[in-house]
Amino acid sequence: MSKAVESRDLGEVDFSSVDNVLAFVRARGGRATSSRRILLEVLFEANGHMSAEELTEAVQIRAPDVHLSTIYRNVEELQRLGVIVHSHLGHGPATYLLAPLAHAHFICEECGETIEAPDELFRGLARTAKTKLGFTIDPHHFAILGRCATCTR
Amino acid sequence: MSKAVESRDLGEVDFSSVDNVLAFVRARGGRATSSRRILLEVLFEANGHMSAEELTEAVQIRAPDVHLSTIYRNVEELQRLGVIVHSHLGHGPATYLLAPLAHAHFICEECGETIEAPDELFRGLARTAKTKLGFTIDPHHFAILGRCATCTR
DNA sequence: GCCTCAAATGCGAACGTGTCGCAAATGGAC
DNA sequence: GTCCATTTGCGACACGTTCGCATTTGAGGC
Repeated sequence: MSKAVESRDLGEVDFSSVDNVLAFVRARGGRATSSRRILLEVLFEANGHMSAEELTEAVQIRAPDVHLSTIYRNVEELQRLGVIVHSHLGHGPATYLLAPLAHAHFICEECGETIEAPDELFRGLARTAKTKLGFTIDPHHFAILGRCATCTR
Repeated sequence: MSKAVESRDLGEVDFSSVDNVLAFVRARGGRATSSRRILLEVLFEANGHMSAEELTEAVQIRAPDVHLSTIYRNVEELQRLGVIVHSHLGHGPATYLLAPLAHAHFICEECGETIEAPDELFRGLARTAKTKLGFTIDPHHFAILGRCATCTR
């Protein structure tokens, strides 16, 4: 069921299948528990960001006893290992995503529309922040607010 | 006590004194209550962002009965009127600031250092987001995460 | 100065998101 | 199969913020 994730290179993690990710987790001293496997399956199948609550609901379809706190602990651990990342889109809950799929966001303050932004838009800012402030930006973590084309008019 | 705020033009609000801001609030149907006056005084005197809790503590020095929820309702109203803005610096509480003083932030994920960024750093991104996506960015609302000069090494 | 009434306030309770402590269960190395 | 550290379920808690409601207060008209 899990579709493979396009293999951008991200350190040592092989994202070609859930099994490979779990092998990586095991290699780092973690365990391939069933809740972790299902969580990863859900993330591989999802075509976007999911909040902890959404993840829990999706996981509970296959394993009803998996608790919200287990989801939180698993996303924390998987983030520590670099398998997934979270980002903040507007004011709601954090949303989680497989690390190789991370990207930046523009969100319209008026209508709430979320635009996924290609990284090259940030090249210039990345360069100036680096040269002027010595700062290396990670544009993925927090969305950038503003007004979309429709709401600007 | 309140020092004047440099008068960048922001619509019709005159930021030259607390009284003038209160006059604007009254002109828009709001009331110049004492808690509102003190809140504005605190913000005029502050030399940076303040969380709702910090605002409450500062206001309570002059008016001990002002409740946290009153602060929240006042910052909400003052934001609606364009007098103040809030921004999210990292994961903690929102911080409030007089609107003409708004600026962008870079925050180091490792050491937490906050760098206030001049708007011209965002000119390029603003232009490309506009032409490529029709999106008008407001770079002030959410901080941009990354790694500061010291932590990059 | 006083009336009036909507706007604003104090207070506590509730909310949404996320974290923690603890005893029980379980993965996996041997 | 044994064993032990890791993980889990569960409820309780923490934090930042919002809400309901009865009371107070600002300010426009008299």
